[in-house]
Amino acid sequence: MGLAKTEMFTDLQNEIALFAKAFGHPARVAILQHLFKLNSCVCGDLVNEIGLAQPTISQHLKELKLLGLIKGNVEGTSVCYCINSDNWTIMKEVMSRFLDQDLSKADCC
Amino acid sequence: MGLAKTEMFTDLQNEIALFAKAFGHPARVAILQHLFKLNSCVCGDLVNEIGLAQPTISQHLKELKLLGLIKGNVEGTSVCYCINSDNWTIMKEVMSRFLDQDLSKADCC
DNA sequence: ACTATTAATCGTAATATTGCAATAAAGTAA
DNA sequence: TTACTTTATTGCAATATTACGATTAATAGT
Repeated sequence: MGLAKTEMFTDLQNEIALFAKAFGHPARVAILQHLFKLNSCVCGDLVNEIGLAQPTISQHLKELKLLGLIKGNVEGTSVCYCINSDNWTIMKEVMSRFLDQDLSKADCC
Repeated sequence: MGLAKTEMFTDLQNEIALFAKAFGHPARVAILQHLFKLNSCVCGDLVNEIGLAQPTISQHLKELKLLGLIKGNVEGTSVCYCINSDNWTIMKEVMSRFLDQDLSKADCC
């Protein structure tokens, strides 16, 4: 079916899954790493840096923007993208709480 | 095409994406949370806890096991699953390095 | 107005993921 | 052995994701 039954999970579980899905493709990881490295970046630079076609990059940027992890600003004919630090921090806290669970009683089988 | 062109990305980018994909579905998030809460769990308990069919849970468990995030041990007719703390720690470090990048120069557009 | 540049959108093809019924496998107990 | 319990596997249908060519905006420069 390919359809995640979101209604049977908690809001937190769905939120974690949504954030994680954003990082679930190497192109989006590469885009975010590039934005961190350069602090800001126009879409065209990403097309050159990463080897994907312009519509593909544009689509990945749209998803990241929709999630709020990046911002985009029109500058003439090009569009400047950068990390949205407020939302990135929120996301980081949600993910960290999930990743930093107590491991002291793991490995029990 | 639905095919991630892994060869055009770095090993780290692909690794981050693979780990993130594991958390990219609320059912797998729920399974992992449950394993952390109870320290160990038989598959049947997860089927009851989460509202998905047994083959579906079994499939999600298989993916998590393949990635190394959980272990499974046969105990009679049932199978006990638990977190693999070594691999979880490795994954956590990879993800943390990605999430904890410098935000001081973000929001520039 | 015309042209060039850049990014977004549309349409579509290919592949991946999710979910489950049916079945198989593996163990336990009588 | 037979019946029972539990989990894995298979096969398949439905949906999601990824990628890109073609096209469409939107802006800038002439």
